[in-house]
Amino acid sequence: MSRKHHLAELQMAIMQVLWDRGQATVSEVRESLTPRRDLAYTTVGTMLSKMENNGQVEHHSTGRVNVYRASIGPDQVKQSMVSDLASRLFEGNVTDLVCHLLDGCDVTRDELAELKKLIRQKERELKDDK
Amino acid sequence: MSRKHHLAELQMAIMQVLWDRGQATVSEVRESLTPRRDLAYTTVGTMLSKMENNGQVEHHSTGRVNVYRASIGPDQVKQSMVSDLASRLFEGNVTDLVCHLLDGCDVTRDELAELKKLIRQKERELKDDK
DNA sequence: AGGATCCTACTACCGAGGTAGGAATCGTCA
DNA sequence: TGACGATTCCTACCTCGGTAGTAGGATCCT
Repeated sequence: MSRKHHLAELQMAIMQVLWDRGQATVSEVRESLTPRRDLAYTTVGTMLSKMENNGQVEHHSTGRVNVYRASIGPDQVKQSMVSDLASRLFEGNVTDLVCHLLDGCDVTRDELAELKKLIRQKERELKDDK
Repeated sequence: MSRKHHLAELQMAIMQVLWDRGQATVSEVRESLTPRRDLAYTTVGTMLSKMENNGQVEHHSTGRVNVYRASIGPDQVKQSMVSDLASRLFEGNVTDLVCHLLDGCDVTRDELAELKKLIRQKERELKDDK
């Protein structure tokens, strides 16, 4: 399992729309994308059907209109992309990744606090599993 | 600056070799890649010169032989790829990313401890900058 | 009914990553 | 000197993301 759910730029944007709305027609997707991206109607349509080929989305026809929805969840994708990056860049070493993350982005005090909470929680989980 | 230092699969592997050895000829790169990848000599050469076009590596000729070395550092690349992913997947929210990271990979107690230390250190830095 | 609209399906094209073959070149060794 | 092996350079090809045009069917407006 755990296929290579790798999504490129535009594909990611489209999935986001689909996840947000549950389902959408081509024009709805297109609307949601503008004005960040000003794409031709056909561009979105084409991308969607390519993505259907890849198993990332699926559609059913309502009357004349194709309604698309995501066939994989956001967590699935995010998780696989993150751990993919982790293994590609840091041989799976999580700490290293976070280290670069903290240096690269501007982290706020709040986020740090959030992180600490997360770690504590994870520690508890580890103890429980044992 | 800080351009999109995005590296694909093979490119990453090649860079890794270059970073490890400082510099290398085409055949040295090729050797280091096998047996994980069994590539033709020319494949590596082609990739290298494409990468030179992208400004990722540079070469100088010693006698007949081209010696390549990376023109960007590992930290530069890693940092830009990580923060790129963060912004693409989580609108820059670091906590979210780490959250998925912890769920997706198997984290050890040691790594968690390491993480906590990292965060504490980062907190200190934030205070100092202020 | 006739035109304007909307939509899908099909086709095309570009650039980049990835892969490799062939030709030309040069150093070396028998 | 001539064959051999290592190397570079050029070209080609495939796949995929991204972008869009065209054709033709359905729908709607008046």
